[in-house]
Amino acid sequence: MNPLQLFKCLSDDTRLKSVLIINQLEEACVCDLMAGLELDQPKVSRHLAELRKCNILRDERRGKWVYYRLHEDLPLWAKEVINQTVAHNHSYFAEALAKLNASKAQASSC
Amino acid sequence: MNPLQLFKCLSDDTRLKSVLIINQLEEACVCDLMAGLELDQPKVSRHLAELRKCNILRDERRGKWVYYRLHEDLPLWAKEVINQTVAHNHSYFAEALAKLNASKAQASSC
DNA sequence: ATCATATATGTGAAATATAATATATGTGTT
DNA sequence: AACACATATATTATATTTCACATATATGAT
Repeated sequence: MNPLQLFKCLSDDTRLKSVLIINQLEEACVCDLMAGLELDQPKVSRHLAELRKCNILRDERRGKWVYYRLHEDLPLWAKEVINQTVAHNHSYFAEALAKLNASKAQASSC
Repeated sequence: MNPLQLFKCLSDDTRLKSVLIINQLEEACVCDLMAGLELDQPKVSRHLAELRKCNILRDERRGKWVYYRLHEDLPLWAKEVINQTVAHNHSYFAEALAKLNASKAQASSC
């Protein structure tokens, strides 16, 4: 994992918020992120695919849903970068997180 | 300093190497970076200007030369991100650093 | 087998970033 | 003032990303 590659992946609003939210929640599925970020499915999916290709996220299908979490092989320094960012920039993704949680609270979610 | 802004700034090879080298050396002037990165002056200058606009670097003119260092108002989490990256990715910028030092060792440098 | 739902990907258009070159500014020296 | 050098910026061309839309695949239910 080359640092330039990591920063390129994190230099897009959708991807950065996805990574921060996933780091905070341990895992999230595509429909969670669609609700949180208020984006259509192909857009979320495309960005997640990029993060997957770079080995920042890994995916796991459980039935109909695909869950994403941080890749376990992510170097420690990269995890530290993400953790520092989450810890001190809650306001950046708080709204998306709230929308995601509100959606999950509803019976019709996903 | 919004995290997206930081990562966008660090998502370019020239800018990332410049920041890592400057963080490592405390400060560097434009001609140092030209030598280290083997790029022409306008290119280095333009990228440094971008880092300056985002308040990642600050510049200080001393005579003919302009020296860049990390901006003192850079939030702690951002400094941590940069420090972690420097500490665990030496190989990413080692060659550039070596060229910079080789150039400084010569009488004709800058 | 068919269908509905969740997710992924291909493609061309639009937006954005980067590059190359020329030109401008600022500083010290003569 | 004129000059040389260090640095900055403007302009136009070019490459990269991102987007929107259509379509494809995977899964579970009927």
